[in-house]
Amino acid sequence: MDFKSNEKKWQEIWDKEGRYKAVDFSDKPKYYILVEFPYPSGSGLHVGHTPSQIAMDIVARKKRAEGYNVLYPMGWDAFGLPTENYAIKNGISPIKATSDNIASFKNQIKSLGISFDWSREINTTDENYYKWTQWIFLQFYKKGLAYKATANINWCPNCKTGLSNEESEGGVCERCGTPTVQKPKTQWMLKMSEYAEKLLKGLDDTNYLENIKIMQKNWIGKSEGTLVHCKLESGETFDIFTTCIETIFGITYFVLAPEHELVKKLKDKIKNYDEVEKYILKTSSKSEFERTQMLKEKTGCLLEGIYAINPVNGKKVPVYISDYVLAGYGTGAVMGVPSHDQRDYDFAKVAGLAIIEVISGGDISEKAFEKTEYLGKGCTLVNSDSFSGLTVEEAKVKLNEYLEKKGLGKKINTYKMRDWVFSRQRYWGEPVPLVYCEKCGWVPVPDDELPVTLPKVDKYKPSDDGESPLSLIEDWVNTTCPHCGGKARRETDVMPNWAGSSWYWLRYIDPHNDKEFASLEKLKYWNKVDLYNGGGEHVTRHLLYARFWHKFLYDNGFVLNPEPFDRRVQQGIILASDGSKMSKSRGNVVDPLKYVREYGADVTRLAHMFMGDYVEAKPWREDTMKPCERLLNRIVALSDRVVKDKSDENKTILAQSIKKVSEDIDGLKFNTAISQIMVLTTALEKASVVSEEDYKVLLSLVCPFAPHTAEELWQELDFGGRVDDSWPTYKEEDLKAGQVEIAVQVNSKIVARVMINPDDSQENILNTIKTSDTLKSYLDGKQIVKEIYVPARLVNLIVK
RNA sequence: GCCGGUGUGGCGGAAUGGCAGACGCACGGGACUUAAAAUCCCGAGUUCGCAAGGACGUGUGGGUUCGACUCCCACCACCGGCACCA
Repeated sequence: MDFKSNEKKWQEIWDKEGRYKAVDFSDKPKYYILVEFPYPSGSGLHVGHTPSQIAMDIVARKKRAEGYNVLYPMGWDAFGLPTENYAIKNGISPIKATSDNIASFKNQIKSLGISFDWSREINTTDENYYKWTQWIFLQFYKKGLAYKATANINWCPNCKTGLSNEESEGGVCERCGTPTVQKPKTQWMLKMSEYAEKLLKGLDDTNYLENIKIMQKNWIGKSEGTLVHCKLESGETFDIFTTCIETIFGITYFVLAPEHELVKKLKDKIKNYDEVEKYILKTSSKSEFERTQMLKEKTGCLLEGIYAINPVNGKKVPVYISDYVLAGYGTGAVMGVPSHDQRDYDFAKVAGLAIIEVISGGDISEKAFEKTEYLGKGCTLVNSDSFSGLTVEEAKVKLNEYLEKKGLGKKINTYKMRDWVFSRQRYWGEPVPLVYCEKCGWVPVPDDELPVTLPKVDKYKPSDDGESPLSLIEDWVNTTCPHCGGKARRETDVMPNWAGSSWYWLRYIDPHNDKEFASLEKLKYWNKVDLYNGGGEHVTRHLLYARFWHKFLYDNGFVLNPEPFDRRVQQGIILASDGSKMSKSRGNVVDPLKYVREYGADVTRLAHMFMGDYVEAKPWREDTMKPCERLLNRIVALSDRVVKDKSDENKTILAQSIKKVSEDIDGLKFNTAISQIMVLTTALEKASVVSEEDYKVLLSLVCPFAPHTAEELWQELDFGGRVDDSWPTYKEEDLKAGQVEIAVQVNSKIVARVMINPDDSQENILNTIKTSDTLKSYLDGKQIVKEIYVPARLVNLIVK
């Protein structure tokens, strides 16, 4: 049989039957498998996309055989820059470009025989989809979690245009090479920081891989510390945040972020304001890239005539501004303790400031004695008034108590995670559904007028003032205020790429609902995603955004559980065969269809999975095609030998194979599952009898990997029912073989191998071995001081 | 710098503290064939040896153990993420 020629046939049968449609409210237990939906780019589906879809397909097919009602859907995350740029360049509409790309992606996926439920296909650029993206945004707005604020955008002074982070990588404009600058712009923000603690805590209720949890934790970046109220000599107050309150007596200066509000307030009191203003200007023109390049050299500017008071000892110290203090983190102001913080140390050296040791046990003549070195070592405070002599740990507690009692400060937590800049000055994204009215201010578009659709234009170009291209489309921008009916203008920013993917798994649950994004009944039935597979590059962005939206929806009663995904796994990235990243621009993209045409879908699927450990990154290689083709050929050839007789000749290897393949699929160890299928095939080839029952097990096990071939053979042999009707089971007692070979060691060195019956008693086995001829020379005249028996594995005799 | 991960034959990769190298690729030998392809059988970690057999072997150096790829300590290399986070 040539299995390749039957693949199309089975794909059509599955389609026609709707075999893989997930059934809402079925009595079967449900299992929801999600694989990240692709961005339908012009370069087509490539082998970077396929491993995860194939792997999850294998899990889905196995789960269905086990009796689960499996939801395994697919869709398209189609808004985004590449399509927009492609459309501008070629003068076509992004809508057309998107639908062309989707058609080709879909064709590629279908030819691999992936069992997606296509009746639930979604597309983030579909009006019926982004209607709900906009609706959810408005819920954020109505709860006060969407707000306008000034944030920086990357700006090319030459092209006079705003750039995405991708377009300004390395700090230069992608188009003209001019260094980009940061330009402040009013933008929509989502108050993600309000969910920092919930996002952190919620991780405990998930089964993500441990490294994924750690990455998210690091990104959220919780710090426990102390907020301290400080005063200037002239009476103004400001707060600082520190995680090292024990070093507060070591303050020799304070530093404010250049953007700190106090700086402007003090304008009249700062003697060198000209100089200060210059420094601020210099900082603000620096790009993010430049600022991170400045790791070593510390710069700053003294605020002449300004002094601050150390709240714990009343000491008068100078105040600086410096760009190593970030406005957006903590309070935008820090205490300078050069003795115990390396950055402060560097700054103090440059500025010629005093360095006072307050934690004993280190050497501060060359560098700071930092918390990573002194924590947990029993170091004590010095030069700290009544707190001197306490250990660091004691001092932390006592100082916090002291500050709290005196009203000088309190314990707080801060987070590195910032609010989400939710505006893009682009065309190809979801319009932000708000209008601005001179009288009423920002007014949400009423629900019954959603979606606010993108104006369909033949051609458009980016504006040259940093505004969205939409701002040039006058008859779209001008509208009436939903509130007062007066003249109003639409928001012209669109949402970022990440918007549509922040809730898409909910839409699969109820994709055609035009009353709600999904009904509560269906949400209740499907509950959460049981298994979510995606790329490592999405762990800190998409995965966090998605959890944020979900938690917000949960808090407002729109979904029924606080976490969207139970188990999160990731596939290793597939690189080009030379180890470089696969991309259209490098011209090293590998099309899976090439292999489907040459070897068929089943071989291609097997080869993908046999390439190595699923979770490890690896270069694409095609030398796994042939052995997988050989495996299927052998299984086909074996069908000629199948007889109706019963036989338990193969029961051990069958039981072992069922166990191994089942466990390996659950554990995503697809390569070793295929190895086991190879081992089983070899065993059946060598067996004197291959019974129908034996062969059925083989087909069932191979079915998730090579479904077309398994179906075809099952039908050809007229086994009745379907190959994927059930998943084979085994008896525990069949796992053990009657006789096994074990190793015999003397003083931990292997001296012999013997066959034993593993059910025999330890005493018997040891006696037989000790008295055997082969061991004689090793044991004669020696005394056995210790005997070790590892059941069914080895015997180790320690002699003297 | 910080946080993760990974280091095993010529190659991809297997191994609940218990026979390292399963299963494959490539390779060598053989069978079938006029020949090739396909298929099948056999061999193979490295090294010394004609052989029997020996020595050495999971990044490096130590340690725990009857026994370590696996556990502990120190280090090296590569990959990924974060990066002036107070």
